[in-house]
Amino acid sequence: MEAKKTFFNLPEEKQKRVLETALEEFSEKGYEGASINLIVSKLGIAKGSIYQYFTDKKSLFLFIFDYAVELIRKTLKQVKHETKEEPTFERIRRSLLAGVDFIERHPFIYRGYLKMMFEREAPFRQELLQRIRLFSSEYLTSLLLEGREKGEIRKDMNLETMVFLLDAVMDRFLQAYATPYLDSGLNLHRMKRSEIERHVDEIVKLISKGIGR
Amino acid sequence: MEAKKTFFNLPEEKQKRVLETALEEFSEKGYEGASINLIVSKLGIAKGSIYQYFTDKKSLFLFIFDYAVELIRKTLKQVKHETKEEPTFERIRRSLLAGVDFIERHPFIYRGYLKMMFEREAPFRQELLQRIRLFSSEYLTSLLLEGREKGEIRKDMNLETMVFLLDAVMDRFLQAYATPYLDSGLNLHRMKRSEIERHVDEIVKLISKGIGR
DNA sequence: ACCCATTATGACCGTATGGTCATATTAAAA
DNA sequence: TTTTAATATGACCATACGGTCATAATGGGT
Repeated sequence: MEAKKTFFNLPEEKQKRVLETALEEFSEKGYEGASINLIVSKLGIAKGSIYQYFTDKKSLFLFIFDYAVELIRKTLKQVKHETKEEPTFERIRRSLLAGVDFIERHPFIYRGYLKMMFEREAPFRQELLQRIRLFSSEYLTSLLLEGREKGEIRKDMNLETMVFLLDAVMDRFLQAYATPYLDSGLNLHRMKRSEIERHVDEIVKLISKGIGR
Repeated sequence: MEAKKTFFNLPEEKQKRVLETALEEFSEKGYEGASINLIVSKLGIAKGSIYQYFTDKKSLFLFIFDYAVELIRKTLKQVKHETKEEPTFERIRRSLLAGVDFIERHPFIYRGYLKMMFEREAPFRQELLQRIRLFSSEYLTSLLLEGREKGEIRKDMNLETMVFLLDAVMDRFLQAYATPYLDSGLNLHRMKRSEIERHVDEIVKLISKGIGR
């Protein structure tokens, strides 16, 4: 639907190189800012060639987006399954660490997501963002619901508000890890794993017990 | 330093119109994406004219940035002073509502800040972001410190981590208010004031008592 | 009425963009 | 060796960008 058949006839490693190079460009410059000229020159192919693979810039973007979303979805699903029997706050802890690992493994995907969040220009931005945030909040909602049944999560407070708080803190934690100057002095950015884990522990404790009293 | 004398000789209302129009363009498209051509055509002036006011795109951007930062700084300072005698969580509540009001009064400033946060292209981005986040986290730090003295804030937890959590939740709340599809189903975006206040109350309660037990 | 400093103008420049297409190259089939 | 279908190419197009500059319009002081 989005890529031409010529693209799929390419050797798999070339396909991947094309996708990774384009992903890097999009995640650094955003949709409008990304340059097809730069992508092809980085790939060492003629400009016409990339238009043999994809009908236009938009198709290329959407194809990459789908590829990235699928990766995220799989990762979330796996964590959810792996921690099925753990206590709720341990699951939250593990989810955060899984996010850190994901950023480490696919640095451009998370940057691209951040880019999109505050870009008006990306095609279908609204729909695409909704797709991501939806299964992110579905994930947290089910976590908290199961936590309530186990008596680990308070029942005297609105579920949606708790999901909002969780989502906000977790997302910001990952943003701070992926971007400098976003963490109010915690200096999370690319911190080594052991110290990250220490901070995760503290934050989860705060989410659980609050800052009051 | 950043604007030419010609600009300051302009009638004040024209100065303001120029700044507001440019601010709107920058906040919608980001630094690179913003078009001088569009700005002048929206203003109904010749392209050459704006180069009589500012030496180049960068100067225009930095001038607007300073103007915006000063507004934010003043607002924060005022809230801090106005709530001097209130309990800590009431101060947090009031700060959030002040943020909502600020967005209502200066919608493009907050959007511009969000844009910058995830743009690599803006000139001096790192330094500029640091300037904002610094006095934001200084503000929260002093709030919490005074709260500790009054015995309202727990002392058995790292202060920096609490500031991080506060900052994350408050910032995300304002982001969700200013941007659709960012609130995990709370639908804060441009919600009417009375309902906003209800949500603020709930969130502050959660920050205080946590989601656990 | 003249002067003159200040401000406004828009054609123009070099560069870059996304996209096109006739043609060249390749490689397998005949 | 010849034919044929698939792939690669880069000159070229219209458009837009930030920025320049010689010139025109303006308006207060004399």
